[in-house]
Amino acid sequence: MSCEEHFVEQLHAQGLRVTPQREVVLSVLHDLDGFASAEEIHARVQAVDGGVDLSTIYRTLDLMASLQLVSVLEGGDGQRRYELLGPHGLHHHLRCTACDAIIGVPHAALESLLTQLEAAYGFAVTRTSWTFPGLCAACREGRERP
Amino acid sequence: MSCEEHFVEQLHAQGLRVTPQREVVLSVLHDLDGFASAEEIHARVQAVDGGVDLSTIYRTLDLMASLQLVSVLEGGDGQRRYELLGPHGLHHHLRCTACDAIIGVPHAALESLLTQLEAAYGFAVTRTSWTFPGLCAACREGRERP
DNA sequence: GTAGATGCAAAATGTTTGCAGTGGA
DNA sequence: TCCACTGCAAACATTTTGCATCTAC
Repeated sequence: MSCEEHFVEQLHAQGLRVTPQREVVLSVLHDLDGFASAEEIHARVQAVDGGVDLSTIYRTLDLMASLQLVSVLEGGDGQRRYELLGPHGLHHHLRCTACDAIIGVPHAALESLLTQLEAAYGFAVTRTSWTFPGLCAACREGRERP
Repeated sequence: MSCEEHFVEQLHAQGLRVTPQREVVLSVLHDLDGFASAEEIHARVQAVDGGVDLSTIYRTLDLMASLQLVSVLEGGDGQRRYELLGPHGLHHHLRCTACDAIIGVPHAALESLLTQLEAAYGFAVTRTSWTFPGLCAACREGRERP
């Protein structure tokens, strides 16, 4: 089942409506294939339909988050990022603070940590996206040999 | 060396000044022995010296963060929390989304993940505090047997 | 004395809300 | 038709900034 079909089905199941705005937001998230701030999503949505308001973006993203369709990540800059949780499933990011490169990390890499936390503390970590800041290989090289 | 001495030394080393406001913020953080929002810290500082402005709190906390004296954690509610990084060293938190309990996790528990990320991607994750949302043991019990 | 720090007020930022009008089911 | 949804504008909360004044050194 495609993302769109899944979305439509979930909306109908809750007596909610399929609006053009929601479809555009979904397609923008799909094309992004990564995370973006509400503002960035808004800009892309406006390229398709200039009349869509930022508040509609926020409301739609909240809705999608509650439907588990997107994951929300807290950026270190006090800005939230949203990401479609569709085809690739849950994954994480390494963000280089020097060159802003983003490296994708499959969820499996964190699985052992989560298992360990569960064993030690009985704590079940929520399955959300994480973004770890740091230095990528290239920038580390540059710093160590300036 | 005590927290205060360390702070004073770091300030002097950079040609910065030891002001009463900075000393009060440090002592408040010390007494808190945990994390708090800028607003909460401000309230406690004002109990000692009513004239201290919120902006001074922010500036002081920023300064302390840049000196690696406090760690900043991004609350899921769009509010930052600050915590003295003194006696316990770097550590992390598990936050129960049901009962708001906080469980401290020593940095060592994450060390193997970071080593793994470094080996696989050449990526050096910044040494900052992480907060993992999820469900604590008690709340999981409650959910599984309602 | 001087540069750094403060208090105050105002701005900037990111997000949420109230409401009247619109349109999907 | 009905009620969910939208755009608009205004409110909100948190954090940042400009500037005159003050003070630690």
